[in-house]
Formats: sequence, C-alpha cells, structure tokens
Amino acid sequence: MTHFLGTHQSRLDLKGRVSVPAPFRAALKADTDSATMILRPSHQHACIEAWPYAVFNALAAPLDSFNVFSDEQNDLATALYADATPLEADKEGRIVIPERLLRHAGITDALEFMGVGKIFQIWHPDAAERRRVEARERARSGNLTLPGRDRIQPQ
Amino acid sequence: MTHFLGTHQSRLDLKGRVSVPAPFRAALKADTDSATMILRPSHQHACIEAWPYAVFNALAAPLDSFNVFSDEQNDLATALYADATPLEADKEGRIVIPERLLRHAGITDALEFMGVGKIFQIWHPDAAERRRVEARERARSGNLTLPGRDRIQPQ
DNA sequence: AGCGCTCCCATTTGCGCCCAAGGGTTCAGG
DNA sequence: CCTGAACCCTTGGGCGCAAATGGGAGCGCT
Repeated sequence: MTHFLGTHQSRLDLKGRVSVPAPFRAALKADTDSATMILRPSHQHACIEAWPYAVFNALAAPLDSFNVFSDEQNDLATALYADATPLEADKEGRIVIPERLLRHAGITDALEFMGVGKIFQIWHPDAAERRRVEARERARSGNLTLPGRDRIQPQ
Repeated sequence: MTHFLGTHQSRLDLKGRVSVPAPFRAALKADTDSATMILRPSHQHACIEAWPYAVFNALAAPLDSFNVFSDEQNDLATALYADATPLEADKEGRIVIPERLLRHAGITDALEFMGVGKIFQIWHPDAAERRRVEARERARSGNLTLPGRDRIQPQ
C-alpha cells in the first residue's frame, strides 16, 4: 500500500471546494481505483480524518464478528459509523467538506492536508503546526520505540 | 547496502534545482533502482535528512502493526510521516528541495551534502562545518561506543 | 420557482521533462 | 613527460503538460 506523506496547504474556494493534493489522489486511486474516501471527525484532535475506502473497510471488518446485539458492538459501531461521511472527488479532484466537519476542525478558509501513513488528516494550518511539534516532542522525549527494532531516529 | 560517504558542496541554480552528487545517486539506485528518496527535516539539527526509499520503508513498516487508535501510534506516525516529502531526481540527477525544508536548514544558496552511512544529510555549509567539528570533539572525548550489532565489520 | 449542488469548460502558472553546452578529470598516445 | 581527446558530471534554459483555480450552465431537490 502506498502511504500518505507530507503536508499540503490549500484554501477553500468561493463555493467551498478544495483540491485534494495530487499525490494523495494518486494514493487513493491505488486502492479503490476511483478517489473514494471516508471523512470523519477525529476523536483525539480537532481535525478531520480521511480514510481510503478499502482501509476503512478493513478496519470495520472485525466488527462484524461481534454479536450484533452486544453493547460493545453498538458502541463501537456508533463511534465508527455515525459520524462518517463517504465522499468522492469530482473530475478535477476537488471535494466539498461538510460544514459539520469544518466546524469540528475550526476551518474557515485556509487548511492543510497532512499525510500520516495509512490515512491523511485535514487541519487548520496553525493547529497542524502545533500538532506536529507536539507529536515530535512526545515521540522523542517519550522515548517511544518501535517493536523489536531500533529507535525511530537515525544514528 | 552501499553507504553514503563524504561531503559535496553545491549550490541551487536559478530554478532552485541542485544536483545530487553522483556517488550518492549511485548508492540510491543500488536500492530502489530509480533515485527515489524521502526528505525530512532533522529533529536534532538544522539540516535535511535524505532517506533512500527502501530504508525509509523498513523503518516505517513496524508502524502498520500498531493499533490505529492508540495515541502512541498516532504520535509516531505524525512525527515520521507528516513532514516527509517523497522526491525523485530528474534525468540529470537533480532535485528541487521544498521551500519549507530549505528554511529549516537555513539554506538560501550554497549547501552541502554530507554522507552519514545509511542516509545522507543536506546542510548549510557553515552549519555543516560546525557539526563536523562538534562530532569530532565528542568522538575524541571518548564516550562514544559502537552498538553491539554494528561492530566493526566491513559492510 | 428558487436555491444549491454537481458537472463541465477555460485560464493560468508552476513544475517536470528534455535538449544542449561547458568544464574538469582521466586515460591513451606521441 | 607532455599533449590531446573522450567521457562524465554539472549547469543552463526552453517547452509542454498537468495541477490548481475560477466561473458558468444544467439539474434536482425542497
């Protein structure tokens, strides 16, 4: 699977549209062959998560093995599905992000696409910068390690 | 794996391009067969890190086995992916370094490629010189040891 | 009938790709 | 040992495409 890497700045146009960065579109197409994605508010941060359709399905699959009437299944399914919005880019690769999600991320005009591996996120530019600094700090000073391998830093 | 060795001076041309030194290009091609690399700001120094694509993937692969909803995974993925930029050299072996990375390294015109084993770095010439002096000092002062599994063995 | 959404077309500009030439180094031949 | 030639690395510049952006028209929904 190709990964989502890097950050791209952009802004909403007069009609509320925004171009999905070309590299991200390419990564999306690699999976589903047409740029379909699932948008949902992040539960941890003030940002929007964007999932390639195939990746979202893989995540949701285990849910089906639960008892349909269990509380646990209900909670998980609600958390996962209720806020999710399937979205497809138009021929020019643009999307219109639902108002509710924009509010959750505090986006009015400028925004930033941020690749984080299997998915990407959409942030208010300032919040994105803060988040990167925070993540860097916690990854370094927290001495987080990858399983069975070296530290994340080179040398 | 072939290693990146030595330093090479260069400067950006009018269009912001710069030739990746031929020895480095050769080392890159040895891995991925086409000079693809990942550029990212160093978290320790004011310089740019350049990773052969294969090496970067090997580092990032363990991340996929983490739970997507864990904070730890999020922090690591963000720190690793968010400010990475995939880049490919053109037919003449040149790259265009994104503005954001140049600023992080304080590069305006002249720059220096520095080989550091599995990866190489891109520095402002003065900063590179300071870095070399510092590294020499600390190596001489004695508290440097080689980690066990990297004992002195050719290749 | 009005509003909004989506599909479609047009323009621009930045970037990638290609062609071309200069300089330095190395190797061979005199 | 000196000279010449060929090769490769490097640099410069022009051209074309594609990504991004703006605007307009048609259609469906309310």
